[in-house]
Amino acid sequence: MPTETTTERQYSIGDFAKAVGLTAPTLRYYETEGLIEPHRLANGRRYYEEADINWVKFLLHLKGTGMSISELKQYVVWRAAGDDTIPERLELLKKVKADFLVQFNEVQHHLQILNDKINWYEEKESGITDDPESFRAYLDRFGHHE
Amino acid sequence: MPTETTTERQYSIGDFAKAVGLTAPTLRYYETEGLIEPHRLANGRRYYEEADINWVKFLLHLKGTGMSISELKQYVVWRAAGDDTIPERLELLKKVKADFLVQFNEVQHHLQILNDKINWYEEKESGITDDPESFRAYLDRFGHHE
DNA sequence: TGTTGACTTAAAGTGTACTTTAAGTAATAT
DNA sequence: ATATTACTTAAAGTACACTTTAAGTCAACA
Repeated sequence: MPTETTTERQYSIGDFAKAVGLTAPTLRYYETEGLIEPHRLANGRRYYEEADINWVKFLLHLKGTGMSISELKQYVVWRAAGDDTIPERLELLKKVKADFLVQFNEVQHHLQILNDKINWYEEKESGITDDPESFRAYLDRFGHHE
Repeated sequence: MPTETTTERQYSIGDFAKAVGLTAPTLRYYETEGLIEPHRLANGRRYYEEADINWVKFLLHLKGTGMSISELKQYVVWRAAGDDTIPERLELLKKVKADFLVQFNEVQHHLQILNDKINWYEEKESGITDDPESFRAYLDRFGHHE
């Protein structure tokens, strides 16, 4: 039996960019920052494989939780260093999560205020809040949001 | 009976900065952007009043929902133009809210992936995930996160 | 009365994350 | 064969939201 070598699909930087929802320049930028390391064809052009898609998407998820490029880079460096750095990586991700949760709570509070204001404008538009009583009620509520 | 003129407290820019959790330079910057318009003492120094605290805090809530400085400025301009611009203001705030909710959902998904990864590291650290079965399970879960 | 600290302005600088440009090579379509 | 399109690099430019600097004024305290 010959070894079954499933030739993996090779993506040009343009096709890969579409696949992960970034631009080619952004991918090159991420590469200079050490986040990705694509392969090269004989003519010097980059190519990416399927596995790289998952990797970039995972990076974008981490980025979406608030990790900066430099934090991502640190994570990548630790990852490349092997399993010995799992504690460091775990600590970093936990810190990111903690920061995220703080932001998440704050942002929910901001939304609450935004909703209050939208409701207030809608009441005002429909003529309800021309009476000073409900305006006072609004102010009271606002006050409690600190 | 003489008119009871409760003299409002006047905040210097430094004290006001502390009160709203910003720096004096940031307050001056916001002023150049048209978000705030403090009063001036005879000697040219700015002073702020209690009502300005609520105003700035409200602006910061809006900012926290994703509004840019220029959107805040637009809001302020409309506000200064009077009640005729309530529809515009309402539309802006609704757009901000809609954008916020999209981001909010995305960010929750990012958190889910982050949590998965943290759990995976913790399992791996405690030696559970050395067996290929649960690693496959992890990969499956990961796959479903797209 | 001097010196410390807070204020004033305008302008330049910073950090983050890209984005764009320039100049050139290579592959594809007509 | 030629024109278009995608790629290559290094470097400069952009957007946003401040932050810092410089040079000077003003008020309060020892």
